[in-house]
Amino acid sequence: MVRSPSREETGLKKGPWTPEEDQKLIDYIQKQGSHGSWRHLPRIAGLNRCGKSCRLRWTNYLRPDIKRGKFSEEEEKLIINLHSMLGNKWSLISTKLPGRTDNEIKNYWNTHLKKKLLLMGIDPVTHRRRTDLELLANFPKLLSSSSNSCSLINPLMENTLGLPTDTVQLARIQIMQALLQVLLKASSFSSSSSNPNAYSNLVLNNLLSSSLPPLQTFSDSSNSSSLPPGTSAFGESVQTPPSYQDFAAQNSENISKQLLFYSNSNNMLEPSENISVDQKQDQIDLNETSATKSMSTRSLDALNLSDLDDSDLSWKDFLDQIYW
DNA sequence: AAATAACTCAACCGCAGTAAA
DNA sequence: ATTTACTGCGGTTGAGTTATT
Repeated sequence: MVRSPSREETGLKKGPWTPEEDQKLIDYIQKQGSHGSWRHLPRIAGLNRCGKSCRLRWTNYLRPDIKRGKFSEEEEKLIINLHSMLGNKWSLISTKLPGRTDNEIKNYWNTHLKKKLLLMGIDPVTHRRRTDLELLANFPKLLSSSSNSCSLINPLMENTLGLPTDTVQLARIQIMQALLQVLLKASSFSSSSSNPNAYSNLVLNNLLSSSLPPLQTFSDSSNSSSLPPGTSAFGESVQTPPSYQDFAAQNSENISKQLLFYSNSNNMLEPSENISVDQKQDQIDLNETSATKSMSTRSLDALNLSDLDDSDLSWKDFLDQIYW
């Protein structure tokens, strides 16, 4: 974490401070009782540095009242609160955190707290919950940055089962909820359907169904329980629907693409110029394949949540969790 | 075990405001 | 009133460290 030593044209040293230089600076200030003029300090103290460099070294590192070590949870909360009121006024914020420098707080904000807020679905600039388009734009990134491909969705179920939910899991739930809220809200404005709910269901189901296994075709659902698992009423081999976890694990990438596609199709997201050519092609591909295919092979009624067949129970459960 | 990517944070840069000449 | 010197602040950099592939 040190820069290679270099010299300005003036001959003054730059870069990392040596223990000897530190000691000279400490000795001088302790002897004088204060730093006095930073401009003249280096010459008198015998340092080949500019005054600015000395001031920075003292205020950010050598000052005896500087607190070292990890930020506590209380400090984190205080920084977030103060930042929501003051913005990037690091020196002001640092006055409320004894022993912490503005530089240290700024670094901690940029490397830790910003990410933390983003994960919680909170915009680090406005400190408001992000239900905006940025969420959608960043969704693929969020998915891929998850520790495993289904971890974004898993907490949904864990939470309803009353299992412990840590901050990150909670954040992911909020992100997912916010995403769907945006999608459904926007879809209700669509003129393509006279029934906003039906259209919302269509969007949501279409989103998921592009990767769904084929619908089971039990002719008589009351008898289905007597059939051996994996067998239809006609004796055909039927694929058992995978759990939502398996689905999410296998299709997280496709889900994110679908979200992107629907956000674009609803004019919620302007066609982005900073997405890659591959991503653009993905959107086109999705438009031409899974989405249209699903639309054509399922009637609108069949796509309504309430009308899902019992054989789709695992999907219904999954959708219930996110479609509150 | 090696290569690569991501992260961390001390230090630097440049601008703005203020005081002194 | 203008110029110069100085200080403080926020943004950015980049070498070292750690994690991941």
